[in-house]
Amino acid sequence: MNMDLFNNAFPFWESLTETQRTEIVNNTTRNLCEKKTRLHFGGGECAGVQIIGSGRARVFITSPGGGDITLFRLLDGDVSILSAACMLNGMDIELDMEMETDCEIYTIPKKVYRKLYDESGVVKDYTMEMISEKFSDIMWLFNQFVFSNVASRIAGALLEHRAIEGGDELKLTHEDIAKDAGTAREVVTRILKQFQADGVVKLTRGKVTLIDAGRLGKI
Amino acid sequence: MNMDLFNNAFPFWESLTETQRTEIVNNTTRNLCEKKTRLHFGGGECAGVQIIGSGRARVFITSPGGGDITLFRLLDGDVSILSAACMLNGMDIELDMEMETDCEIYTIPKKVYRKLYDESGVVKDYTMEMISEKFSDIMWLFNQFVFSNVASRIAGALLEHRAIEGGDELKLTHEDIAKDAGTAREVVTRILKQFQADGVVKLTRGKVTLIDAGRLGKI
DNA sequence: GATTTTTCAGTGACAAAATCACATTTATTA
DNA sequence: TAATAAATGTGATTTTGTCACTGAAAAATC
Repeated sequence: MNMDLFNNAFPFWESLTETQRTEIVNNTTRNLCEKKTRLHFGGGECAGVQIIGSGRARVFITSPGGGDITLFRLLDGDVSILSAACMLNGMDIELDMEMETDCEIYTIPKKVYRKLYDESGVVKDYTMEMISEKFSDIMWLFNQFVFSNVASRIAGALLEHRAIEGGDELKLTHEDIAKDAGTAREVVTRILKQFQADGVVKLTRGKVTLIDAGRLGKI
Repeated sequence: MNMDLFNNAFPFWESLTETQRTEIVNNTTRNLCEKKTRLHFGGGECAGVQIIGSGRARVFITSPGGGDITLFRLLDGDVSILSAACMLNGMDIELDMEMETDCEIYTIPKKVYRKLYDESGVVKDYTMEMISEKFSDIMWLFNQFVFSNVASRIAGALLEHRAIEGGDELKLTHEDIAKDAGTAREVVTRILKQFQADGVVKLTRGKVTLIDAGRLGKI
């Protein structure tokens, strides 16, 4: 097992005892998940803390009707603390995760993490900090949803993907964008057409090319 | 200072040392806030942990345009943990609070609570639990906003007020309901008219009387 | 390599909800 | 009582969501 994984993921790693580190290392499982694999968290079930060894995953909520809305993404080295949050009293949320690429996922079982959490103040602080951060992220998203129009949410989604991909050629379908912006696919089609007419993007099947990211940011 | 206040608000109160309790009691301030008093939290400023001695307050987010959307309410004895959450790394949210009645508010300064938080694992656990609970509440609200229509959100808001008030005569303006349901006042007017036509509510100025709460729940 | 199947995009018609611009009614205050 | 403020009502318009399709491009299969 690669020790760097834990050391990079957890700022508290060095401060753990040898026993604690061994306990984690021995109980962590490694899984290779193909693209499109789905995991569900909530309703009592929760795997534990997950570390993305490599790949990219999308965390979202699902509507009764089947549609879903992206909350955030997890990239290489990210820790999915919410996957273990059901160990906490009071936390009761339903989330889904879907791999956007083939992923290497390390899972620390709920019980193992819980023990560590109870033993170590540093781990408690870290957990609190991560959850607070996610809380802030979700509040920001909430603001976007209730106070922004669809066009600016779509623009935001495109710019976020630019930051992730590190380029202006985004391999995204209208469906993908719709989930990130929390709207319907047809609406994305219409607004992207408008963006194209305005000269800020260029559209081809399964791809959006950003022409004028600056102008996109002002929408 | 009334000790019952702390003992009722904080499950950990009995387990604190005499010194800790004295520190809190001596530093807690009591404020009488008139109805409509507003407090802002976020952007570095945050008063500290607040306990509602008596009265009712509404916590909400504010749009750039000035509109606002209710997140939750605080009632007698409730603790507003988010008012102090800015002491945590990673937590960075903007909230407002408005008194819906004259209120008696006790405030434990941020620094005092932070000290307690650092000293005591029990306080840390309590804080984590309260924040997790709020996180869950907000996620639930998020779901309502993105997956439910306006009619059902308005119905939900009415039923929530029934639970708070403990009766079927709700002293609410359409404006009030609009803030709770996250929509515009005119929309509330129209939908309430529909509810009235359907015989589930009766409308008078500044008041909504529930006729058939059961049917309202099914909307 | 041609054909079937699947995925993705485009579009018109309509419904729901938001926004704008007022008019009207009811309560409060001067 | 008149003046003011607060609450409600309503039409017109725009934006967004939903439904029901069609056609085009890519993938999979024969």
